[in-house]
Amino acid sequence: MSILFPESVLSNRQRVIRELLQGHDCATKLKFLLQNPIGSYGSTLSAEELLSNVERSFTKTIYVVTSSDTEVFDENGSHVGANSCNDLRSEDSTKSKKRSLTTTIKDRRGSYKRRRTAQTWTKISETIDDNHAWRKYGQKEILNSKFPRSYFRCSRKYDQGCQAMKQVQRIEEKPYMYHTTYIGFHTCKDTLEAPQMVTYSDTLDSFLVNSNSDSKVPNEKDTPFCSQIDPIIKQEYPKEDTSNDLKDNLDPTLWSDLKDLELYKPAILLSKVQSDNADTVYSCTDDSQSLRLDFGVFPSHFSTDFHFDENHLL
DNA sequence: AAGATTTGACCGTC
DNA sequence: GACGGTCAAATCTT
Repeated sequence: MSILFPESVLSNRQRVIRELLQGHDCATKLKFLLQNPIGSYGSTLSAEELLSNVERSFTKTIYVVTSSDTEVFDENGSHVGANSCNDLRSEDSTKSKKRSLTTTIKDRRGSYKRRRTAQTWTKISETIDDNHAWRKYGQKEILNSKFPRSYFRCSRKYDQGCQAMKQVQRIEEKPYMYHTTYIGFHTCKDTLEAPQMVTYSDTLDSFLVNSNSDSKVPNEKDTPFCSQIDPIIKQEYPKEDTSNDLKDNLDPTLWSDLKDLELYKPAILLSKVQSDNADTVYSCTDDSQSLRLDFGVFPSHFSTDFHFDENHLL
């Protein structure tokens, strides 16, 4: 049995705002932490944890923005509808009559449907590890590339139907760096308990309150590069009147912008967040929707460049 | 033995 | 037709 995503555009907007507020807050704390490594900002989270929270906020925001009303998830949270590329083989079998006439079942290598509608984004880092279990299913020499490209899919593809995939390729100029392209979100439930997302949920819509099996959105671990959230984060935004606290902690101009934030135009928001002193810029880009999210508060030792690419979406 | 990786073949897109 | 993405048998690892 499948469950339709019930969110309206309005609630999606609230979700976007909430996630961006979270990301902004974590980025601000990270900024203070980096500027004042000893004193800190009253945050008990490490820089890495704050960075992970920022990444998570990006991911969720992107997810909300790019999700259509026809996105469908099963009761386990697995994505099974609309843009999903589930059951590629069955779909492909109906599509390629030509091949079925000329090949046997045993000789079906290469039969697939290229997932042009899947959400993709890229990340550049020194490691390919992202706390997810991947299974390599291919490697290919790429034209004009010194290093081959490796193809991975979620190790839970078959037992949970998770459609997340990634492609990893070393960068010629920096062989110690990896350019990772993520394709699709994790819809599997990882063995690690998904962290709970309770920070702003009581004052805004409660879509992300829990990331358990009842949730209709991918849980925290479903996002490809999210790490665990320190439970302490729950204490940072008490359930009572969270929105006001947020408002108080934000630059009034930013808050005003956020209130007027239009769905699908988050570039307005994050251009204000960007720092002139940034050594590393995180960017989320949607060429088709003029979406570009830049985050420039990270020093160079966070040698990770995150780039979201929605070329194939919408 | 089971799971993961390698690798050549196949197929869709450009 | 070239290139890139995927499949699946063979091989390797645990």
